[in-house]
Amino acid sequence: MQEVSDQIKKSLLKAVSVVARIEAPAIEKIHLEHPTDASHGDYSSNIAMVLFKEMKNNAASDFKKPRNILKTPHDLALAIMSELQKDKVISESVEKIEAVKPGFINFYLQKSYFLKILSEIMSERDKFGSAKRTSKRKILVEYSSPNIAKQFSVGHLRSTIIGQAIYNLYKFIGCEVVGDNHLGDWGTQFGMIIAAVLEKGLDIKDLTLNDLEKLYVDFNKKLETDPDLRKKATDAFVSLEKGDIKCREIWKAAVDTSLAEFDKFYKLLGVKIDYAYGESIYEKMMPGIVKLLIDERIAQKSEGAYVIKYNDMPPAMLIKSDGGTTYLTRDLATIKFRRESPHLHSDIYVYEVGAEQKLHFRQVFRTAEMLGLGKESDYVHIAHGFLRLPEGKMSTRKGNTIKLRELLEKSIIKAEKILLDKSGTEKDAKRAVFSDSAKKIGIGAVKYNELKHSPSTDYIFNWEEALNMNGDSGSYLQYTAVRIRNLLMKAGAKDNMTFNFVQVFSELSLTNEELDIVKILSKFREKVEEAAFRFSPNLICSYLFLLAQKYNTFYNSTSIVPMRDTSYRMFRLNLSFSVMQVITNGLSILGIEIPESM
RNA sequence: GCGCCUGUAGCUCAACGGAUAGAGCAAUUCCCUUCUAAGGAAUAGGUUGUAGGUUCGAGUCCUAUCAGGCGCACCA
Repeated sequence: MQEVSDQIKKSLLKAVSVVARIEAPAIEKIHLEHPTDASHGDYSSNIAMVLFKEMKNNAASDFKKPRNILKTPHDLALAIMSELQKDKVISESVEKIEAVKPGFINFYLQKSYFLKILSEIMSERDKFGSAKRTSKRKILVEYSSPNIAKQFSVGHLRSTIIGQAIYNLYKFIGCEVVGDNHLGDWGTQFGMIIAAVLEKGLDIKDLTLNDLEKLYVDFNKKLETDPDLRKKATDAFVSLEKGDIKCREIWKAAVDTSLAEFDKFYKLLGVKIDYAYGESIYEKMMPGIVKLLIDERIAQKSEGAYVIKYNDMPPAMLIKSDGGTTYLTRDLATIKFRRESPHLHSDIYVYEVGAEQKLHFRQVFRTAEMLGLGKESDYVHIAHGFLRLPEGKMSTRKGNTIKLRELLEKSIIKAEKILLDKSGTEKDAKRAVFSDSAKKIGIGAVKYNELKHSPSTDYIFNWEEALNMNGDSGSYLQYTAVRIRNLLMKAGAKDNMTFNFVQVFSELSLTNEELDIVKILSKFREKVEEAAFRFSPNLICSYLFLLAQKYNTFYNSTSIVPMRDTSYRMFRLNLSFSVMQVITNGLSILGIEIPESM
């Protein structure tokens, strides 16, 4: 795909320079896009309209032809087109060129060009879609990052699922990727837990994650009526920072309990994060980073605290007036640590963290550059939007969160129910395949519903949407793939889907539906690249959904297995296989598995 | 008060400054003796919050304005 669009751009450039006088025109100036409406061709360029405007503003001598011939952008487009038609290289892959109304130049590619994609998919299989030119860049993704002593809520699901998809996406296109779970295991909230445990004389080892969260919630409630409690919490945290044995013990137990619980979710979700350097490990590095900032005169004293000032942002607090560190300090220490550790050091550092921390990260990244820790642009904050309930915002402290456990359970149960209704008997339900499928469907639905939204937008949680298994859903894609697999089996494929697909299909006269599907398949690679570039897994979702929709329409209107015409039959099997393969590859980027049966 | 983000169909969301603003859900109809109906076909639903501006062309860019969200020095 890439080669053809590059070729067209080059030819366009050549044609343009014949028609108009342009100084060192940049190839980036040429925009080629896929028209939204397929009747406008496979590629379209607006170069004539762009150039016309520029030349109108400059001297009339820019035109090599008299002004009275090229009066409108459309005239210019026509002139460029007639140059292009002399180009022999382009005629190898382009069937038709047209110049239309306001000044678009549209390119229609040859059918045989698209059909090549089918054999590519056959040979590349689960690698299909990965970039041809491998990037040597290394990328670190910080994601999930739950807070210790709080239950995993649907809020954290967002970072976990999107982060994992970004991780998979970059790995798929050939980058070296490392994931880091930046656990929230340090800070004043532990002062609250410790204070509460000590006051009530509880044995920390008996406490579940639920209990810990309750302590935290209750403490915050009491805080409203008894402000003195805050002092107790900060004192306890200071003791913890100083290494008080009792405090340390409580803290450690709370961390262990939480991690054990989190790991269950990660396992269920199929999430694997390479490292989990919690905030606490950066504790030792704080004095160093603070000293550096003060020595370099980046931080300055103000009202008893140390702050960093910027000319275009509000100041950030580095050290509180009581001497305590802030999360800015920790994030800077984290960056330094990562850059100094060979296994973490990367070219790009990606933070999958909520949008409410936008300002904070701008400050962190800027400060990092001031410190000589790379450039501001080496750091990317994928700021995901807020997840709200219809009645307002979620808050652990107020206790109105939706528990991840509840969400996943409901989803799996729903999948089980549908499976059972469909064809199953009670006996089937006991089989391992059944529960495995239910799990994959249930988890897949939740993940997909999270990923299909553009990361940056806020969205409102509702149960119906979150558990959706119809229409634009993970289940729809899984279903399409499962259905194709069964079709191929019925047509005689072996378990590993071996078919003799070496035929050349260009002789066949395909329907528009079929050609449409082939064209969509041919865009997978560039879609993956775009999704990676824009840090937007949702682009994969909408692409896969479109593909599946087109295929299902086709599936419903034709039959394949009983066909007599062997070569046409083979084409349709190959097409079906390809759709299945691309759905499989796309879903695996999203972290969604395809069940045995549905 | 200042800054950032959002406002698109009844609901939830799409749409590199491009051509007739698209999907899903919900609603109303159809299609299982045909490879899995978690599917398909069709209908209806819109002055893209409002008012100006920039240009060949604006949901997208600029200005103003309204509404909501999030930040803005001791919570992370």
